[in-house]
Amino acid sequence: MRPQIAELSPRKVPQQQRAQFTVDCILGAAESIIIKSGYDAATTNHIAEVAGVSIGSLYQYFSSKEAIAAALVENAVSKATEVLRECILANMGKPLAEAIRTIITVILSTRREYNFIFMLLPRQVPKLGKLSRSVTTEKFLYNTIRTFYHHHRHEIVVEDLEIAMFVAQHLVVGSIDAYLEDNSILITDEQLVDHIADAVVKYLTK
Amino acid sequence: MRPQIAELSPRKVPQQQRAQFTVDCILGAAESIIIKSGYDAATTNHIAEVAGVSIGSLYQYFSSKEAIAAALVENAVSKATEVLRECILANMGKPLAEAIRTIITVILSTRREYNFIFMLLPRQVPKLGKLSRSVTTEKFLYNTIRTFYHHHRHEIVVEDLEIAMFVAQHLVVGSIDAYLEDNSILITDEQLVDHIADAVVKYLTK
Amino acid sequence: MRPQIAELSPRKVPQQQRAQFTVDCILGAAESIIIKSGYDAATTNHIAEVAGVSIGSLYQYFSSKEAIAAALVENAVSKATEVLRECILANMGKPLAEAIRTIITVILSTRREYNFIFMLLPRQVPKLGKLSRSVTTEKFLYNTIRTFYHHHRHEIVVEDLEIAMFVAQHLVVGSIDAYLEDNSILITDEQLVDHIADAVVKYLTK
Amino acid sequence: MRPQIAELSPRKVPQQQRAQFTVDCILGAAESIIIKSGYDAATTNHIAEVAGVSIGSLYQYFSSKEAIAAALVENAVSKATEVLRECILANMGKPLAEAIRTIITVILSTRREYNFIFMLLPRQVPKLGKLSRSVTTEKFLYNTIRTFYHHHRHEIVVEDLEIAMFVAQHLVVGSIDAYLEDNSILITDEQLVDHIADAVVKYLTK
DNA sequence: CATGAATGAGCTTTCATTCAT
DNA sequence: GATGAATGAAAGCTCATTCAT
Repeated sequence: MRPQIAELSPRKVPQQQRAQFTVDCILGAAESIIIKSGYDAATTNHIAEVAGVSIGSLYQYFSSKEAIAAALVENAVSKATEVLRECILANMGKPLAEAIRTIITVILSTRREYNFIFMLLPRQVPKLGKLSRSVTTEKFLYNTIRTFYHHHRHEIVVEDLEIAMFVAQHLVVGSIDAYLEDNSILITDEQLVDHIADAVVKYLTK
Repeated sequence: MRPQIAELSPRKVPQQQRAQFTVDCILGAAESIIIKSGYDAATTNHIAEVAGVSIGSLYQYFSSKEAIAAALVENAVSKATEVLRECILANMGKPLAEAIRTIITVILSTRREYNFIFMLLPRQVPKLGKLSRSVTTEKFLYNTIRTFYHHHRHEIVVEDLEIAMFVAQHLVVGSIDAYLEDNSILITDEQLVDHIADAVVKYLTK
Repeated sequence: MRPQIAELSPRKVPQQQRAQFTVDCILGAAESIIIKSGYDAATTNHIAEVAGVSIGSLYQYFSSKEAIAAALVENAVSKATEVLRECILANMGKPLAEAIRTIITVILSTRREYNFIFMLLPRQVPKLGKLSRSVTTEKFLYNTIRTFYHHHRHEIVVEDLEIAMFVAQHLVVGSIDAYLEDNSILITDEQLVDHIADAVVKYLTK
Repeated sequence: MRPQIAELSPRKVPQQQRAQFTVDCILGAAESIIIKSGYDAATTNHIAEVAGVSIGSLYQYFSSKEAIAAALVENAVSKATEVLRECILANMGKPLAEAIRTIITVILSTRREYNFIFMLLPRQVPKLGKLSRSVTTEKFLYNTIRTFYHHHRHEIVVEDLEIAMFVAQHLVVGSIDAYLEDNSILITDEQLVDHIADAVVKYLTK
């Protein structure tokens, strides 16, 4: 899971403990500023200030502002992917409907946690591109999902598995993201998960 | 369909034909620059230049850069909404499955046409906010959809119509947007529409 | 005599009188700062300030700091070249020794006038490169000099004219530049010119 | 030959062998970077890195970046001066024309060797100033040259020896430097040396 | 009305230098 | 002594916006 874009990779790997702390402060500051005020408000000087670090230190570890965004995304993607992968593996044996409901619950919580990173950053930082299109599209997560589908293959009626995976995935993520973005909506987490799970199961099995 | 945010409304309503032409040039230039090079490349000076208009004139008709973006979104939303509304009305009488398939086809084509406006602009221009969350959320479109659902109420098994509308809508739009953004995907328009329609119908009726 | 390096050419040609005045102020300020304090002290902000112009205006007319230096050199080179060309033409008919003495006098005064531009700038601004190697190397000046030599060909004994031109030229310019740089030297202008002229004439004719 | 400018002198004289090695590494790194990429690319951090030394250590031996440049110039000047002095002494007894030709050949080779140091550094580092104006102006070299001229006083017709030394010196150095800087020139080393020697001898003796 | 010259706050980034470990 | 993390003044430059002509 090393950064795919060379110029965005960290400039210098922190060797001393102090340095690692500095890096963490910078990323923490960047995250909180972006969440609160958006990417444009997160100027490098502001990030450094909030991090309690000089602007010079910031540039010791990140070669550019975009590199900070990239690091944020990398971290979020790898954490979320791991959580999801474990969840899928843990629910391999359960009945399809139950497993899917659990998985959707986890996706809701991870996307809520990393909301701004998955939704805002990639669109605001051109160079990040498709780097993190979606947590669910990560390579080995893809394989895990495929395995999961294969595990339930006799229940699934959709013929083209590839398309089914694509549609099911974005059915889930699309609804969840819209739900998270629209804070005027009158639906509870539970209701949402129930409906999405319902839709997915029906789509795959009926 | 007047702009919801006061400060983003056009500064002066063009009354002469010449003035309307100027406004069109500006919006056209802005659109083409944003499509080609992204929102950041669309500086006001650059827009004015491409539009063949002085920067001073640009500010006669738009009070700020954001107002241009807002106008772009307004136009796209109102056009797309109208197209969709007509489509829904025209398919009111047809069987649910057939109607839904047709509607999804239209949504795919309008979102493809206004891709950048629906996907890029709202995220890059904070003030635009939820202004255009989705073409399908527009107020009277909402009513049209509700009418459509009501028209087929005896086929629909989902209890809470509100939630069903929400999920169905983002099921469609989420999948379509992901499809449009990912140009490495190996699915045809037809396959996509078929699957999405399949998922929606099953979700609503089984 | 248009700028040879595209990226250093002026960004926008001043159209109104006011604009031309601004450009002149900028170049004037840049020149005086560089003379007084060197190229490094000539920050763009400082230049703008001394010019009584905003930094934004400066960048309306010059795409970079280097472009300012380039403009300075262009101007100086073309003025000095013109002066020298006229001088050579005016002295075509005079005896070789007298003509050369006059020419060297003119070279001394032009190089004194544009001292910093010919000596400092090209070496401090890498991109300027050989742009202005020496005022005497300008293309059509080269031809003028060649004509001058040809005019006196029966007096000149040196065989290879090309090499003679090169050595004579740098004999003159090298001595003059060293003289101008070393302000602790106890030689008068007259003495210097006499000796250089003497050296050149002897070199070419004996 | 101690540095003339106090603040540029080495901070601490390396006493242990290891320390001397460190100093050599730093100077070597600085030199190679400047030659390859210019003075601006030679940042202190970069020099330290290439030298395989920590930035902290670099500042143990050099009080500033300029001090490194000064040391580079000092070394080059003293080496070149020594070579030239020996050459002049060795040719004291030979006929003037022959001696001068030999001396010019040596000047060409030393200036070629230390090209960047004599040509680039002093102009890029203001504080170095006239420190090293020219290798031939070094104090005791001056005396050696004067002795040489005196040795041939009956052949020299120029009256004012001081001026003659100045002009002859810069006649040589000016032509050589121009020759070294212009790599598009079609003159061989031999031709150049012949012509310069010719010019000097004629100037001094005819 | 249209023009385009002018503005300047504020951005990203560099790099010589210091000093706690 | 040696290390390298940290510093921060200051640089070059952009661009939305204004306003005299």
